[in-house]
Amino acid sequence: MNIRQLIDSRVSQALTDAGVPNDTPAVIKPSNRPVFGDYQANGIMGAAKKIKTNPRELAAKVLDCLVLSDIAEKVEIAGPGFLNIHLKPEWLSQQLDQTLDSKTLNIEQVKTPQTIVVDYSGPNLAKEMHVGHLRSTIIGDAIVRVLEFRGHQVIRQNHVGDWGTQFGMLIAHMNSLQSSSDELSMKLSDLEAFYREAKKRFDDAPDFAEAARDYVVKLQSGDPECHRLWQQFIDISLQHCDDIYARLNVSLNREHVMPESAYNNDLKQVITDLGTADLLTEDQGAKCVFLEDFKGKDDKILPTIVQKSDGGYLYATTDLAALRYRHQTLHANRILYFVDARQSLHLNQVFTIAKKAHFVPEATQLEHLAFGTMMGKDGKPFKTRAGGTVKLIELLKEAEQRALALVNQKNPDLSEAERLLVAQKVGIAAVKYADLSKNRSSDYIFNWDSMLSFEGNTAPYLQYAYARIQSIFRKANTIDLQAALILDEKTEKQLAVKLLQLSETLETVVKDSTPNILCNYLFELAGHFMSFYEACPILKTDNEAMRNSRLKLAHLTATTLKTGLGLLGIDTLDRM
RNA sequence: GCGCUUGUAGCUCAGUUGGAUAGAGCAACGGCCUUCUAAGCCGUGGGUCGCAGGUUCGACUCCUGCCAAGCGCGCCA
Repeated sequence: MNIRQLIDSRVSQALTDAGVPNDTPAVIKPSNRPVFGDYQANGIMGAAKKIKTNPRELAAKVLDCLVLSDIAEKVEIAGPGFLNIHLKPEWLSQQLDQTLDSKTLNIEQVKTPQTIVVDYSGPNLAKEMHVGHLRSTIIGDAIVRVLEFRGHQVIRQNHVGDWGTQFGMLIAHMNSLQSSSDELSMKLSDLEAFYREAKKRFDDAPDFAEAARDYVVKLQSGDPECHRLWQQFIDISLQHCDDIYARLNVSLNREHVMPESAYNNDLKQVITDLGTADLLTEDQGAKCVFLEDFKGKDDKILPTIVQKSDGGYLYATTDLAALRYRHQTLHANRILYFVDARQSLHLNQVFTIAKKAHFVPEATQLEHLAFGTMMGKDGKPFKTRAGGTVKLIELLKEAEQRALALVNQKNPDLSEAERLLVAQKVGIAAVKYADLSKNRSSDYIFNWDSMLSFEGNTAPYLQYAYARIQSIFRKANTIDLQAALILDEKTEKQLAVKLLQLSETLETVVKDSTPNILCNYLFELAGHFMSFYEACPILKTDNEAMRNSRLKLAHLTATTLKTGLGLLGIDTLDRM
């Protein structure tokens, strides 16, 4: 059940019956102030303009045609022609009872499920994951969970970078350490250091650089020994990723890995097919696609190079092969890319070429969900003190440590084991939520103090709200979920309405791939609960019916919080 | 030069197809723990929504121009 949709269909019908053209939107929104009721219809003014009539008069006409008495206790005309809708407490109770009985919280599955390919995380396996991979990984994962919850078929694709010139250097370095394999495996436990060593040798020693280039050629020509070393490196690197995903509570695993190298055999064919589609131009020895849609300096058309003059392929070629695979083999209706905003031009070029070459049909939705860079407190890209990239694993460890210090201070009575668990859950949640709760498109400032201050719109605040409810249940012993809901107090009714708005929230999240909308909802829900909690005694009331009703509201809040946080990939705790 | 993104309170950010008095949190100030977890609640102060025009009953939102910041623009990914 989706309140906004329900009211929308009723008001739209009334608009039609009042003589307004069919396609006029009713514009239903939650009211921005309590005096304006629970929902408001804003579409009448626009409709009045369209048919050149007085908006107040049209509002009266629409109100006459409007059938809403089953869900609303009062609908009134206000201001220049708003309809303010006050929902019936009995109807709210009835809907909440249905929520309680439903596995999906009274939220219907989508009528036409899509096959949605989601491309996210995509680390470069030559190095360890660093903070630059965080946003794609957690935003993508949250959206994946929401899409699945709504009933779509989601195919995760972790397009990891496992190919390219840098692997020649790494293999050469591995090979020179072969003599003592203990040393090799030890060194590979810190991939970042391993990469630096290899890079240093590549830059400093011409012999080594020569060998590295030979290895690239060998690797590409399928040399078995070289391939074995490469595979060994890739396995270790993927293991590092798996560890991070597990620690981050991200749903990616090996099954979702579809590396760049998987497309190697198709690259030649991609070029051939681009030629057949008459899109290919040779320029200075390189094979390019020139598209009118993309112009650069002096209005000159920008090329997308798909094959270098030395015959090598580029990431545009691989991305085209991947798009084709996602259409032909995975049968995607919609493909989402959670990729850094800086790749916007590249992806737009690839999308356009793929459609022109008929690698994917026109109807397939291709979306680049761009996000900004993670900045430090100073507004510059987030780095270590020494100016290096911050390893993701180090960041997560620090989050847990900082959270532990806080738990020790806030709740020293918990056992050590429990404090460690709380620190782990809260620390990770804080990092994830700080990112998820912000608008995707802008750069975002990473600040330990604000995310772990545990005040305001943060994960710990939401987890705390949940833990508080669990504490009530421990003291209550039994809850009667059959009890009638009584929504007399203002805070009770507001909480009830909020509880029922998860559905319309998820509708928006799915449409725009914006997890911050869900964060915002959960923050408001928790806020409404806190107000209710302060205003309405639950266990302290003598009135048995009221106690049961309030316990039930608390139960519904807990369930909704847990579900919502779960969709963000954030765990709840019974105690903190 | 061209393109993309961003510009809202001292700071970090919301603001959903144009709607009523632009909202939170932090920071500041003032209240609330013998009472269900004070990681909380209630309240006060704080705004030229980058600037200037335009569209209209109505603009933070749409259009145009300008200013500022970040990023991208041929053989890395």
